Amino acid sequence: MPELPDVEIFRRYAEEHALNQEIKKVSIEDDKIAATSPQTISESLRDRQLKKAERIGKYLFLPTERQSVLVMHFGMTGWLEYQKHEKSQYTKASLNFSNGYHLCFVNPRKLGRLHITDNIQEFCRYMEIGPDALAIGEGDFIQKMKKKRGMLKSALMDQSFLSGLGNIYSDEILFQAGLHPKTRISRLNEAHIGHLFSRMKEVLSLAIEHRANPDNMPDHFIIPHRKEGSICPSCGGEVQKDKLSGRGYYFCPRCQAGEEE
DNA sequence: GTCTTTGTTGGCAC
DNA sequence: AGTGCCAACAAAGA
Repeated sequence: MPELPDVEIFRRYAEEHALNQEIKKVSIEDDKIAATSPQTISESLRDRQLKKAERIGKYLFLPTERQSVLVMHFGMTGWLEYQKHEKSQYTKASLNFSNGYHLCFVNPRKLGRLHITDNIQEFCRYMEIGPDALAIGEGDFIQKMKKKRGMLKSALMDQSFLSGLGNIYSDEILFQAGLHPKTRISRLNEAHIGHLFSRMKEVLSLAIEHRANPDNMPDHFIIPHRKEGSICPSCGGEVQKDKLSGRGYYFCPRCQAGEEE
């Protein structure tokens, strides 16, 4: 679930519920998700407040009024829950506020991570997190693309190149742009890249407007049709499945013509 | 029991 | 150096 649009929804949720309240207790239920030691996480957050909720790519940053910033990454499956009593089954960490509510980091597959950093810029540099897909400007995007080689889908999903897109939304963007996922970037001209840029922005904005809910995406999206043999919402042809680096992806061979391999 | 899955990382090959 | 592929991590659902 958590690609850029999902994390943006989590960011807004945290902003709405979890700011400006004293954190009385920090529980780490499973040390596996603590990229920074559980003790450091607790000590950095106890008796502090979260002051902001920011997002870069798939990372959520929650700065306190001091130096410390709580960093969340959700992995393949995860979300936030703000609630008073019962914690859901897969809560791996929670912040207990003075009003009795908890902000729960729910992460069934334990592939998410919590970090503490004192500098977001440095954290991004160290973790090699590229420019955010929603924040990058067209000029930068075109410049970077011109220097990149290999296959288009791989580039869009390369977090050090551009951050925020995963398997699902890269499929959607390529479908909307009418480009085959295995298109060689070197075969694209500046007009192609500019068009890809606007489709990327459009897909991300629309996804966020629809609260990143996959069951509630626009009719012209391919996301609801990510099934083999499903019907392409644009041409009525058949959606196909293929693999790239061991990962399944979906596309419409008619709308996304281009070199195979 | 088998296969697949929305993410990341490290190792290997070219 | 940059790129591609695979396995591993973990757990759930088809």
